[in-house]
Amino acid sequence: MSKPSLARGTRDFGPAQMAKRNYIFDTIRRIFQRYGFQPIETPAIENLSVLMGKYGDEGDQLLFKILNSGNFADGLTEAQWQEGYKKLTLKVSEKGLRYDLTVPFARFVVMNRSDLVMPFKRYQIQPVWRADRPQRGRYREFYQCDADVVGTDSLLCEAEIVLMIHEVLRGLGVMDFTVKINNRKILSGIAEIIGAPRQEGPMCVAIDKLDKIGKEKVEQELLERGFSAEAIEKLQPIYELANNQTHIFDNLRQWLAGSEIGSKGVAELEDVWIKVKNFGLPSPQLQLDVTLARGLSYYTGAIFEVKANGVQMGSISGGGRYDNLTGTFGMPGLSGVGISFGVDRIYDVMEELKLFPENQSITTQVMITNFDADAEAYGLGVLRQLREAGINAELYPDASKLKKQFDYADRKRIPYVLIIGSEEIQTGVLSLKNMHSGEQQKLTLAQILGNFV
RNA sequence: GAGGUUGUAGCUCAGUUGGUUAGAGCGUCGGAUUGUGGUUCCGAAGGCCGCGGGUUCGAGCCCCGUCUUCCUCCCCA
Repeated sequence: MSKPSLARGTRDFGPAQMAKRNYIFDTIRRIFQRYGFQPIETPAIENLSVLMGKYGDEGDQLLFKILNSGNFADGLTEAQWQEGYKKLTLKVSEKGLRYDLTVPFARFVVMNRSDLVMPFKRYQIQPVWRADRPQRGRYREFYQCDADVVGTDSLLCEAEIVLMIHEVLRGLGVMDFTVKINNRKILSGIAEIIGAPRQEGPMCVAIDKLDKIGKEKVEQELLERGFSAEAIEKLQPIYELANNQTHIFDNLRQWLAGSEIGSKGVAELEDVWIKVKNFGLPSPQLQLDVTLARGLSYYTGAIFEVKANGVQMGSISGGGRYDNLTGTFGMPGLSGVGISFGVDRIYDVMEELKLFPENQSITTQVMITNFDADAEAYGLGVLRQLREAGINAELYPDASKLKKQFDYADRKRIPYVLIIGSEEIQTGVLSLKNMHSGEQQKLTLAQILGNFV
C-alpha cells in the first residue's frame, strides 16, 4: 500500500477554500450576466486537431495529450518508433485536455453558427490544463472565467470589457490594480515606422521585457534579433511613451502619423477611452502600455492585461480582439473580443491581501442535539420545520456526550445549538444556545422560527 | 524544455564529525461530578526520516537515480 499523492501542479479544495472560491466565481458570474453574457460549457477533452497549432510551438508542447485507448501501439513500425517522440505522439494520441477556453469557444461557434444569435456574447467558467512547470500562481490545472463577444467589430465591446474588469475586481475588494491596454495595430504601426514592417512579433518579445531588464539590454536583444541600428534608433520614442502617460495619445498619434495602420490603432484605443468615460466609470484604472504584447499569436486589435498592484503575481486577467480566430476552423471574417479571469491567481492575491470576508464557510445555522432515541424522534420533527423555514439545520447523528456534540458545533462554527432533552420535550419549551455569546434562552419553536426570519 | 532548491509525526520544525530505542510545539484521541463548546490539567496514540539503489561494521545524515516542493529563465491565468 503506497501513500496517496496528488498529481504535480494540482490541488484539493476543502470546504473553507471552496467557500472562498465560490465567492469569486459567484461575483464574476453575476457581473458577466449583468453585462448580457450567457453561459456555455465545452468538454474537457478536445481532439488534438482542434488544439494543436493554435498556441504556437511552445503551446503545443504544453498541451496535455491523452494516450489513445486500447492498443495505442498497434500497427506502429519500428521505423516510426525511431522517428522521435514528437511524430510518435501524433500517432498514439489524438485527444488532449483543453489549454484555454477561447479555442474551444471558436470551435463551438463554428459548429453552432446557425443557432447562435449574433453578436453572440458567451461566458464560460471551467478548468483548463497546461503541462507547465508549477510555480507561484502557476498551476497545471486552473480555472478560467472567460467572457467573449463574437460577430461585431464594435469598440463598445472593448469598452465593456474594461468596465467588467473594474466591476469584478472592485466587487471582490481588489481595489489597487492596473488595466493595461494596447493595440496590435499600434505595434504594427511602430514596426512600419522604424522600417521593420511585420516584425512586431520579435520586436515585442524584446520590448516586453523593458521594466524587467532595462533599455540597454532590450536594445541589445533587438540587435540580436536582427533589427538594424537605424531601426533601434527610430524606436527611441517608445521609451518615453512607456514612462509618460500625459498627452500619450497626442504623442503617439504624432509618432505614428506616417503609418495608416498605426494611426488606426491609436484612433481605436482613443475611442475605447471615450466610451469608458461616457459610461461614467468612476476613476478608471486604465493605462495605455505600448510595450504590452501578450502572446500576440492571435490578437489583431486591442490587447488587455490586468495586474494586481502590491503583490508579486503575474497577470490575473488578460484578453484581446482576434479578427480571424474561427478562420482556422473554416469560418473566416468573424471578429471576436474577450477577457479571461484567472480565478486561482485572484484567489492567491486576495489571500495575500486578506480580502476575503469572514465566516464565508458557515453552512449550518442551527444544530439540534441528540440525547437518545426519544429526543431524536422529537428532534426530527423540529428539524423539518427549521428546514421548511429556510434555515440550514442539522441533527447530530449520534447520541454522544453533549461535550462532544458542542465541540462539533464549535469546530464547524455553527452559531446556534438547539438543546432538546426530556425536559424540553415535556414542556415544549426548547433551549437555544448562542454559541458566540454563550447565552441560552428558553423559547418555543414558533419563537425560534420567528427569530430567524 | 534549461538551471537551482526542498522533502523527518496530521501541521510547523529540531536532529552534533555517520554511532544504541529519531525528538519538541501545535493538532488528534481518551479522561478530570453521565445536560453544555472555546481555557486549564492529566494521559495515550501517531514516523519504511519522499521512493529506489549504492558506499560503510553501521546511513535520517555521504553518493547516484527518481518523484515532489518552491524559485529563476521561457511562456502564461
